[in-house]
Amino acid sequence: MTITQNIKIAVDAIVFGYANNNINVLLIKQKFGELKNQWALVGGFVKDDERLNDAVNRELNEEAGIKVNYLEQLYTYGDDINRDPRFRVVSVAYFALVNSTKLVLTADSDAEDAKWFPIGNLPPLAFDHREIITTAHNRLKSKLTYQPIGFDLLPEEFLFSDLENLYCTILEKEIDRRNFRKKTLSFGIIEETVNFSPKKNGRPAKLFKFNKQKYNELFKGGFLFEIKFA
Amino acid sequence: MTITQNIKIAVDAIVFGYANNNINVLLIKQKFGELKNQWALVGGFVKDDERLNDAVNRELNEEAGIKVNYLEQLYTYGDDINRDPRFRVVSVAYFALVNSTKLVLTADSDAEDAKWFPIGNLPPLAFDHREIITTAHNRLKSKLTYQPIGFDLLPEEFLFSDLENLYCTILEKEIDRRNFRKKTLSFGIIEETVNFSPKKNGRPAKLFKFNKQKYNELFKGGFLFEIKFA
DNA sequence: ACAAAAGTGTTAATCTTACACCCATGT
DNA sequence: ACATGGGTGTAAGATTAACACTTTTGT
Repeated sequence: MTITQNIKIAVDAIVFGYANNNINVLLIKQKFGELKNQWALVGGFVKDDERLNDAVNRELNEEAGIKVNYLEQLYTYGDDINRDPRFRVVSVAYFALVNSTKLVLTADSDAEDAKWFPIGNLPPLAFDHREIITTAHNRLKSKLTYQPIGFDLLPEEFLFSDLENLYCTILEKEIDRRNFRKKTLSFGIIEETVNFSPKKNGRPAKLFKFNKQKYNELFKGGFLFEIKFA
Repeated sequence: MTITQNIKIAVDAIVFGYANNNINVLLIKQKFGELKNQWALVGGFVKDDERLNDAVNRELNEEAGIKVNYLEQLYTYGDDINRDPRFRVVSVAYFALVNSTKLVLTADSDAEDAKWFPIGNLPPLAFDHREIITTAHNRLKSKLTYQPIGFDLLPEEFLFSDLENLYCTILEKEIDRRNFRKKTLSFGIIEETVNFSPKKNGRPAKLFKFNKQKYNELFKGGFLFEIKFA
């Protein structure tokens, strides 16, 4: 049985980072082809002997020199036959998060043309990448409420106010500080450290840490993380 | 820029049907190749000029002569390079539901080798199809609690007790009839019809109908369907 | 009259929301 | 002493959970 098929498989990564009350998306500038100088998602073709997830990690490393904290498959784009003007490409898009200590892109490899853009201020994008980012953004917003992925956008140790601001920013909602704190602490998956923030203004704030192991245990026991606010 | 790549793209469909307090999965018997006579999911290779979702619908029609009530992309399987022993295949799996009036497979097309199997009693399966079905089954269980997809497994008009049994069966939980009815009716998306069930035993029961249009309106306004029970 | 499944309300417990003042530091 | 952001408790309201008897039909 022989199959002739002329479709190429690519992977693309939507990488989100959080800084200064802003969600940022990692983009790279196309260097070749018809779409030269347009901005696009990190991505590329899958090698014959390469797993899909290895392909994404490889591209992230080659094109932006970055290692992500969280990676999951998002959606496979293959319904628009002409999404790539050159030939038919089906792209498996991955949703990724990096914590804010990695927001400075190191200039090694091809990374010079990689840049963070605030989600509210994206440049014109190649292919259907704008649409893909919208899907990823929706995933971010909804997933934040039922999985503890916010911690993958923050440094190892963080201020409670940072966590709160992250939720406010991404969900575009006002949050009551007391209720938020009560709720999130009640899960028992966030721990106080002995450290304090190096702040200029106001009362010094304790630094907190997400206990992932504890979360995993609770999760196995049926516990569901959930943050919802009117 | 030329890309050489030797990976084929296929689609597979996990179709669930509900009957007699049982979830059933649609499988077909392989006719050719090394895996001849093994059971497998409906699926096949994508044509060069065919959208992914068109490919699934075509395969569903060709191999089982069935039209589904609900279809969504599930996951793309491409991390196991040898999942198909012949050559590398990346498969986009789709999650589908049919309502119980369609559980009798018409014998047209290739459908003679298509059969429903209770999820608790599957035959040995080709490729990684067992694993794919597990993922789909999990999606069914979780989605049932936050989207009104249960109605796609029932006939147009159904008994409240059928709906309740469907939830009990799929979620593997006891449900309080009064609380369940109160909650689901409170959404205002289920309507009483004038018809009654043709039952042998007990008090005749009203037939109900899901008002999809109403749900869509509410959904746009921010309403979230949610059925959770301890 | 009895078997079988449908239909229906109330109460306690829990969770969610709304809301305002004091605290610790730097300048 | 004041400006800045951190930290905390309580009460009303809404939602969920637990629970048992009556109704309508066929036999």
